[in-house]
Amino acid sequence: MADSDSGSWPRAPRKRADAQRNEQALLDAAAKVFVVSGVDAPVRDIAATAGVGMGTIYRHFPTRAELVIAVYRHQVDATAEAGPALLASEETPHAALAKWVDMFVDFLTTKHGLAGALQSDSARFQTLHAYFLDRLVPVCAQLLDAAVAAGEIRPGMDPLSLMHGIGNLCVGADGDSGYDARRLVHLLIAGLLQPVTPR
Amino acid sequence: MADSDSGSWPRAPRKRADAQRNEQALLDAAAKVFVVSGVDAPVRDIAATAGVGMGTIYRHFPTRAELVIAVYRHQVDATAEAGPALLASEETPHAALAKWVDMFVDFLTTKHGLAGALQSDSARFQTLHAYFLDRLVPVCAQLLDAAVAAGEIRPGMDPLSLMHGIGNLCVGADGDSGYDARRLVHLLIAGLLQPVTPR
DNA sequence: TTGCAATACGGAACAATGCTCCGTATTGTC
DNA sequence: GACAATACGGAGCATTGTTCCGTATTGCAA
Repeated sequence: MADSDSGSWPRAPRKRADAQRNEQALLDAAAKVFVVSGVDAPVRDIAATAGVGMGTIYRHFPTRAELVIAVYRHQVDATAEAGPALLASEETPHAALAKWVDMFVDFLTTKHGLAGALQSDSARFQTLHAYFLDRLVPVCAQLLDAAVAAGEIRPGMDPLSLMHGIGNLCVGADGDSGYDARRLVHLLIAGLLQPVTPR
Repeated sequence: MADSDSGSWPRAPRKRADAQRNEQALLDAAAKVFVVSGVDAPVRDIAATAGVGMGTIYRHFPTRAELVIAVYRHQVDATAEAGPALLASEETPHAALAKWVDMFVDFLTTKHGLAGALQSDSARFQTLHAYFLDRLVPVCAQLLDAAVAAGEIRPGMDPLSLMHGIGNLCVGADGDSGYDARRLVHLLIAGLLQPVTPR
């Protein structure tokens, strides 16, 4: 199968060694800074932590969204992949949906301000929003469809809106205040259940 | 009760005429600018629209929150007062709660970015958050209690968290995108309903 | 090894915005 | 009409995002 990395694609002119080093340093630094100052941390802080100049950070990650995505990509992918797995392992589709949603909530609420950034309509985060949605909405749709097919929930819930809503409920859920995003998200998911139409 | 305006209180050294004029101008200008640019509009824009200097705006409204509160005070008060009224006029407490919540959602979603500002953990909006909550949480609590007493919903829902959650669901609900905050809030409220425990 | 072109780097500089401060102007009163 | 209290305006500083360009590194070839 030919050589593995000069694949048949247009061009990926292997990066210079220092560039690779810096990109990794930036990723590490960003992860560290995000924990402390949230995803809105000043660009300068990240650059300084990584020991690089302002120019370098913008060269590698032109928009903040790209940096955030790069930092959290693994976790987003893991969340996406967990969907089908849960569908297979849980008792009912609704249970799978509930667990999957919990994963997502845990992810968001452990990242300072990520939820807020996600919902921000600022153009600066448009890409971020889009990435999360592209990756997760189909999974959500799959879970939703399964639950509908099983007769557990009413049809008609738009997966995109649901994801949007869940993300919103997680805004400001880091840390101390008595606000419990999980609790409210559970309520939301419960609201989806087909009312057990009595008599 | 003595004379009505030199009450027995410490001191309210009647404002100078120009100060009153400017405060009103600022309020009008802010209302106008908020519609176009959201509650995050640059202070300079508001000052310019009102035809006053930077100093003046800060003198009258030291924090942005105070300005926002002043602009929307009437509407917040109206929402608060609607609670008991709905409780009296609607069929059931849960119905009253649902209608009241709708009012609140409509209020938030018609104000560019208000919901976002409300949830922002930025110290700059702490006061804003507190004001809305002080005013509305008791009303929400009253509606919730009534619904619990009527056996419609499970007890234990913290009114503050519920308000927080509703506010959150409204983030980014202005304008175009297919996102329908009302729909999701309805789901949330529906989730509150006592499940018709089958069997 | 050395020379060179391509690539990447750093950080100064510019712009937008929040907020403060103080010399000047307005107002109300005697 | 003069004076003290009050309020005004906007220049100026700080923070943060973003761009630009002279300089330093790197990889390759001779």
